[in-house]
Amino acid sequence: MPDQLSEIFGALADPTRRDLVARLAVGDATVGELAAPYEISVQAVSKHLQILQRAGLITKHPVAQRRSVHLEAEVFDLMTKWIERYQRQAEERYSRLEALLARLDEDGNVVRGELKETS
Amino acid sequence: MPDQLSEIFGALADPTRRDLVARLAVGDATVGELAAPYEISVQAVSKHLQILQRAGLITKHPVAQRRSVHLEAEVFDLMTKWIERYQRQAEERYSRLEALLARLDEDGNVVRGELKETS
DNA sequence: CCATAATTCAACCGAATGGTTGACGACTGA
DNA sequence: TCAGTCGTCAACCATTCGGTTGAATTATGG
Repeated sequence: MPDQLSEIFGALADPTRRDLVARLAVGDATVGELAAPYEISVQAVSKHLQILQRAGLITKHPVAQRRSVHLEAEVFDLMTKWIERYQRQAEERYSRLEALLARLDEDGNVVRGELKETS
Repeated sequence: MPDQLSEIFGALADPTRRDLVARLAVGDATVGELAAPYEISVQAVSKHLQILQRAGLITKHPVAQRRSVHLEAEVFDLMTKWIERYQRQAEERYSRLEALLARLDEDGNVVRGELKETS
């Protein structure tokens, strides 16, 4: 559970939380301001913000008795890096398959099994 | 709940599921092969795969009595698009702030309030 | 200095999650 | 054909999650 990527993906798995991130992308806001548009209680929004904070997606800075909430865009990099890795790998594998099929088409030989268990 | 992005982020919020995706990026595999490395039951892995499937991250293709599991890399695009949008917005806002501070530094005038409530 | 506003803490609730074990269905292949 | 393998379905359990309401905390500003 104390794994950064899980926290980040988990945080963004909720529509309300993604919405809050969208709102914060246009600019900082207080908890109250963030809660206003929703029908749910301000406490519920506060909980959502805590989850976003635990994931490192936001920070809170006290301004008088209010807390100014700020989006930390750098954390997105962790996600995109993870995603890109497997996206790239899968694409590479796909083009290897393409090449294989091309070769198969050339000489009409069965090469099946070549992609199996690359370990 | 029946929202594609939530399903995708939710699916990847679990370390085991991210691990399965990593494994599938190197090549297709059967459910049994995928389950083997884990201490949890094959039923549990089967459940994980159902969740990945519901999110559109994988597809299963029957081969004899086995099911070959295949990673669908295209779905990653939905995520990256969502992420990039707010990453970009936040960065733009940041550079606007930079510019503001620069101007403030120039003529020593207080311009505060300019970034507030862009709506 | 104290009433009020902004936020969080705490206890609780129903639903969803990740896991278990056991039984079932489908399809091979000897 | 039919014994055996592969995978899923079903029921159950403990924990987490998203929400509630109510009380506590913190800091202002009149």
